[in-house]
Amino acid sequence: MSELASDPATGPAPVRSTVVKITDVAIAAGVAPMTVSRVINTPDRVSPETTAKVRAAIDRLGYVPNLIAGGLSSRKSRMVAAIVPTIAHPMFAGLVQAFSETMREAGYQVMLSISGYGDNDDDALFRSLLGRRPDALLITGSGYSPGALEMLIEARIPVVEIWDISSRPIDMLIGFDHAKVGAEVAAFLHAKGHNRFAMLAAMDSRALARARGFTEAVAKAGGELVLQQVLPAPSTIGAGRDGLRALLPFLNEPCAVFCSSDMLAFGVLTEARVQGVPVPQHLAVCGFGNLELSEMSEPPITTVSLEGVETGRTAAAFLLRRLAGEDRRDADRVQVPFRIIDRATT
Amino acid sequence: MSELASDPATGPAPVRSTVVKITDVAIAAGVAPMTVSRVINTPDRVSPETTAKVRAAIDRLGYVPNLIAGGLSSRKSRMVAAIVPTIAHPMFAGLVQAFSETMREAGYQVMLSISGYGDNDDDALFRSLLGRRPDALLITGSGYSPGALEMLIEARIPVVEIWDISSRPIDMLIGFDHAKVGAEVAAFLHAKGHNRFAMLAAMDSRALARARGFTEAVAKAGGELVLQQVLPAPSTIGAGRDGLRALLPFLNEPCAVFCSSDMLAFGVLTEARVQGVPVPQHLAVCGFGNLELSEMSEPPITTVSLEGVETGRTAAAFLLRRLAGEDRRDADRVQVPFRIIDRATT
DNA sequence: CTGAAAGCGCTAACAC
DNA sequence: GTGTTAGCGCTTTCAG
Repeated sequence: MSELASDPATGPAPVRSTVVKITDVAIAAGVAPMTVSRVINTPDRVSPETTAKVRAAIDRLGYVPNLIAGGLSSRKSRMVAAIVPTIAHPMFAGLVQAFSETMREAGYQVMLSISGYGDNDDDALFRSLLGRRPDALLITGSGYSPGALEMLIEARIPVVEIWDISSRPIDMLIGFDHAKVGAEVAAFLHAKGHNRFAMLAAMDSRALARARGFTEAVAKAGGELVLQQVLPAPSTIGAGRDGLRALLPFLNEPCAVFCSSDMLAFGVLTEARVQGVPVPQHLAVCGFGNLELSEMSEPPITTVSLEGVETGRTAAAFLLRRLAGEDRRDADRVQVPFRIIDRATT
Repeated sequence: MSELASDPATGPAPVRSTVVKITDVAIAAGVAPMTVSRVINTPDRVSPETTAKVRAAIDRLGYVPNLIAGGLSSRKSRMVAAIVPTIAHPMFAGLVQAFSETMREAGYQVMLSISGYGDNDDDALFRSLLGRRPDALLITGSGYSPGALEMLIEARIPVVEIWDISSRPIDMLIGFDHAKVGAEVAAFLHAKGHNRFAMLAAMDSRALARARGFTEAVAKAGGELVLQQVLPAPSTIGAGRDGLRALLPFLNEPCAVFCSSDMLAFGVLTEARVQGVPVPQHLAVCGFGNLELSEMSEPPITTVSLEGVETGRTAAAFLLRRLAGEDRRDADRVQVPFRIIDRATT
């Protein structure tokens, strides 16, 4: 701490135990606080000489503007809130990372909330988030309480929903139809000549939507569903290994299994190798998520690719556009492309 | 935009273009704003009847307290900042998740910043974070600019550093000595009878510290280092597969390789299987991180276990203790236990 | 281009 | 138990 703005000649120096603020800088530079504010926020409206003086004072005192106070005054917090179920899944990790980065480049700080898959207290979560007056919000999928949604609407800020496109949108929407993914995977496997199917899904509403899409499409195509198993979320490799063992009794004839995540699929394949089940001859496997694991393990795993990074970037771009004052448009509801990547396990 | 709060039946509703605030609630409940504040923050200092009236008004109006304004007044933002290099690595994902959860339970919201491994502008990052006046800070490892550290100290808030214990601590510290990890792995492999070693490390200061500890210990024990390779961060399975191919020419005799991450180790093993290298007879492999992958893949991989979740929880506990007013103590510098998990690849 | 006055929405501190 | 007053540190708005 350096002493400043306390000329002993003028009296007993009030001990400044507190942090440097805009008035300190103003006094040190011999200008009004408002001028300091302008130097920071709208530098082109200040003369070069004044700017230089103020900048020098800022550096000398180590002034870090209090954005909380500024935000209260300007009603712009320059913070955005993001709610995701997990960051343990690489798809969400990539999404959050891309979203944060894009937002930060535009001067926004992200408040992250990890909601988990279980049902917890939405109201409390939203209250704690919205109480910080974020300028915008990113939320994952649907399934929030009416009270929570009410708060969202009352907050009157741009909202982008990601991941699940089947819900009635609050505002903007980026995602895909999970049931449709399941149906397309069924069609894909059917086209490869499969007629006996199994489904391994995590206990999570989106995973179950994919499972439903898959099983319905199988039924419609006249295929046989020999096993459907629901596993606890989040998915693990271990659960996949267990899944394969459960499937073993049905493998007297060839079968194709759709796993609701690549982790599950990798577990299935690992256990299949241990048990000596030939892949893809006796067992075809399709995962979901396109983790590096599915590409680089041996054999490489057929899977559904998702583009978490792209989704995060797009979500950020949508919010930024709206924060910049642009009106909402239909284009703000987009379907993220997904595609089936055909590799060695089918 | 939907119109709301303007029911034509009840008459000319005062157009509430603004969000509900504490004075609105106070008027609706017939009390002073301060009383509303007390109902929210210190309910035991308000009579039950008043509390009921106020609660009713809060619910009726859908009041969400502005924590930004409250924070400015009380000088407590109830936010904490966290800086990690990535969340793509499960260790950090677990850490962030555990940290966030523990903090949220105590009423703190986490502002997350993902710094990346490259050198970016620390000063700007810290300024943007500290400008939001977090009550505490979690940062990963060392290597920040002097200016950034100066800001940190000036901010006078509790700081916990994680992950790398070798740096001179700013305040609290939770982590381990990466060089020591490397040395212990070398000793472990040596004890298993190995004499020829290789090191595959990501281009990241901590990974390189482990590599240095490993190679120095190998040299000291009179072992031979046949190959040391530095790969781009973050580590991938693909890089591990490449690494094994680079190692192939040296595998005329048995060799033990230490990989700076489990992803690398898994890649090495996958490619070893493809190339027909017997593990662990001709090639012993040790990873780092104890991902589920290393436990559940076949063969299960020997690795160093890290406890990201535990670290995150401990970091949160340390900060909360300090925020509760407890003094700093030596116990606030702890070494996170790591241990080598001996599995099928060594 | 610069400054002065008046809040932003809440709570600390002190009455009553 | 409850109300009043005076800010928190900044920016908006309006004058010069």
